[in-house]
Amino acid sequence: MSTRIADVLAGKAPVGSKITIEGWIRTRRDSKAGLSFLAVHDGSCFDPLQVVAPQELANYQADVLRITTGCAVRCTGEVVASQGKGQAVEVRADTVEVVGWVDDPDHYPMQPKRHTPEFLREVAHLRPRTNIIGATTRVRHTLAQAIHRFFHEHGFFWIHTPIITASDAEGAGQMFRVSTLDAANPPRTPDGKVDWDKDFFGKEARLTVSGQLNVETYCLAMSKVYTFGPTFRAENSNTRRHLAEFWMIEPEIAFADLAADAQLAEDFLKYIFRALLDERKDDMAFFEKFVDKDCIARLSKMIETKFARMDYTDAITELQKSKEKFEFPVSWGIDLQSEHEKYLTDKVINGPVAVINYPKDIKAFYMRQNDDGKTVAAMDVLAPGIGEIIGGSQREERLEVLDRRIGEMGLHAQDYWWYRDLRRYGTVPHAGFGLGFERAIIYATGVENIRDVIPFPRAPRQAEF
RNA sequence: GGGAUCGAAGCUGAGCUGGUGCUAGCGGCCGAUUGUUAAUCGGACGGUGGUUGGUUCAAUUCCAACCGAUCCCGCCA
Repeated sequence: MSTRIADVLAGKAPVGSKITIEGWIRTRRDSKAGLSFLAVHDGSCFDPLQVVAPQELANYQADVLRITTGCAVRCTGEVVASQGKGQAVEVRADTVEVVGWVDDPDHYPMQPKRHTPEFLREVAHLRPRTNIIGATTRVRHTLAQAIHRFFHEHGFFWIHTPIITASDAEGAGQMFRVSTLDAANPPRTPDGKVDWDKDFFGKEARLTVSGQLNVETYCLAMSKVYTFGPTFRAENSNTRRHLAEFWMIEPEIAFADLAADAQLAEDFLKYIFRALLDERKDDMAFFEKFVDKDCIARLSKMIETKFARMDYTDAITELQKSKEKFEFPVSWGIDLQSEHEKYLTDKVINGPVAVINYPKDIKAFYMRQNDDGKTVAAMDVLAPGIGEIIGGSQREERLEVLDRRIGEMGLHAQDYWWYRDLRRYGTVPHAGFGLGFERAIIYATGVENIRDVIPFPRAPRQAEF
């Protein structure tokens, strides 16, 4: 039974105790005093553990002096107070067993030096052995756990909405097709079209772009629900903020309006980022030192600051009276561009802000129409330095209003029959929002490219590994 | 989808406007040295310059196509 390095460094293995640790070599340094220093990493925390291997070991010449970066080792020994600087404790090895050698050290890609993120993406199978990807991985896990914990503690149920959907009605972007038909020679109907009736589901099927419509059904039974799972967009987006496959969090609350939704978003973000600062001090210190010196300050400020609320109409007024030169001209009815969002968060509010009540024509059909007839109860939570981090709305719960919007947008009511049923049987005001998980990680860590915060990024022309 | 840029040893990157054998740092290797900290010092090794074609007496350097990558904008999370 081996001991986690995180536990050793946290003092859970007292000085004098005998332990076994297992991990991978980061560096080896030899001393002519007759010993070698092995920096061993097992992923359990940011720091490696120093193992001191004396030349008296039976396999010192044969094995220890041949150890290179990346070798897998199992070491047993006594936890001792370190004689050197840089660590409180280390392990004085009784045995060092090389479990797996690196058979070509000259070409092993992971060197004890800084690598560019672009290069690391080309070795995605080995990059978790680096400081930055390891830290990102632990942050990702911690945030995921905090998200589930927040919802669980607040009485939400986690709903596993489907990945495959046959309702071509989600309308949030280009979708990937799911089919078992022979793409080169599909079955045809008499008029020459592809006969989807012969496909696996008997109709066209695609990968989901959002679990919202499905989760709403459970909301109107379980009251407080959320989804947390993979989401797919077949958009040809070539930016550092987009993925074709990403993870999304979508809570939905019943008997709730937009104000309750905005409050939920604020409480939620503060909870998960506070948990991150509490639980991953080592990794966040690394990000602050080497990736984004402002990341901890940014999170700390967000946690402490009351989010502003601002009406879309007021936001437009603020933008119009500013002296800033915007690439995209500002007028009531436009969607806010990145430059506009940045101005609002950085110059007008100097903090996070929930912009609410957008023009209905730039928002989705299911958002609840306001009494003014022009706007809907939609919100975007904007954060300094990143822009929109959360988008949400109160949903239209009135069947006749919903049907009118479906018609106005050229959609077909019959495609939404089960969604409309929710408005026929015990309808209730409800609201929810969506958070891109990877966007949240970027915001928290300052990592620039979204492809570096997901283990195996999927993007246009990128599906290696 | 629109636009821009880049592609040299395992990695990072000098080499301005084309001229014999293409630099260097780091890594790996060898040696020295030290309770060392991505150590330090010395040495040797390591490159058909993304691919294909073109211009030229001559191309890493100019041009074209292709392949790969990055960034910005749009779409959005």
